Amino acid sequence: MNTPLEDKIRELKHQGLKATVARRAVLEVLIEGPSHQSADDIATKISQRYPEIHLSTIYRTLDTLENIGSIDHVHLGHGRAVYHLGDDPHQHLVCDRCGSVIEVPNEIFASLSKTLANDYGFHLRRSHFAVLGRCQACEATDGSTAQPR
Amino acid sequence: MNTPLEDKIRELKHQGLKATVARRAVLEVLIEGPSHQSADDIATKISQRYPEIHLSTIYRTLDTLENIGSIDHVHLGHGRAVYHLGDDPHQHLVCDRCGSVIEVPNEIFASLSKTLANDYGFHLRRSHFAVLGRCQACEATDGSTAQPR
DNA sequence: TTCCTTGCAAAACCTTTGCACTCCA
DNA sequence: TGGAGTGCAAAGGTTTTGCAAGGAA
Repeated sequence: MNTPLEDKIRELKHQGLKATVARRAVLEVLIEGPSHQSADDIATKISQRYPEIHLSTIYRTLDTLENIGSIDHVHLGHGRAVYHLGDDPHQHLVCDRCGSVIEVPNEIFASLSKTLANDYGFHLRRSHFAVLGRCQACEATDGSTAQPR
Repeated sequence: MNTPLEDKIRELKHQGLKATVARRAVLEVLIEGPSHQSADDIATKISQRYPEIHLSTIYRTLDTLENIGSIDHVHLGHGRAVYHLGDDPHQHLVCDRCGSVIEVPNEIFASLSKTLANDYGFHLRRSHFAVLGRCQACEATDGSTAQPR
């Protein structure tokens, strides 16, 4: 019986990395959710429990965890990166008006993926791919009042 | 007989905007290509011909042109925005290893677009959508030597 | 003890903004 | 001429980096 955190720590050690407080903290926050959090979101939560952990450490930790495949990041449309656990491959639909994110299973992209590989030799990278558009609500109220941001 | 630049200038005026040196310069650079250039790329080229045009003006100009639909921008994976003319709707395949960009026609996404609309009420926004993955060359040499950036 | 990690501070990077001056229509 | 557009300088937000101190194995 393993908790998700224990599993992640094991992955860490298995890669020859040390299980430090900062790394545990980052993993904790990501496991607790929400599923997509920016470095700053994560830092804010961590600082409540471990005020000594610095933002730059969080960036370095996220980088480290990403390198071993434990987590992944996506750019949801306007630069700021958000991170999520690497376990559940999915894609992101991002509303360019309200910023909401819909997760959709990879399978929806299977046929597109095949087409791109065949026609362009291009290989979709799983879980790292943001699709911009309009969510239902914003599409309904249309784009005349608010700013797409 | 109209040059592309004249057409764009006409669009500008038709929107009640003034055809200034800066706006002409930005349009010139975008028309000359390459098709995807960052604000900084554009500024570098412009500064050779019009050294007095400031980077901030270029940002403002790009914003203006985008608001009237003359141009479009995409975030190609790591924050930096690139701009292109709005005439030819296409999508972008970006290699997350070497950064190369492949343009593919919108039609390739037609069935995906339909699925997303039906199943999630999500409406793909044309021309504003970057797909990350690996280009043929990078996929072939695999990811052990270079950094995905 | 070793050297991987971290805290801190500073810089780097890209983009935006306020303000007064300029210039297009 | 009048108001849109611009140059300049400064700030803003996010992310990276150098270095010396700290801590896990």
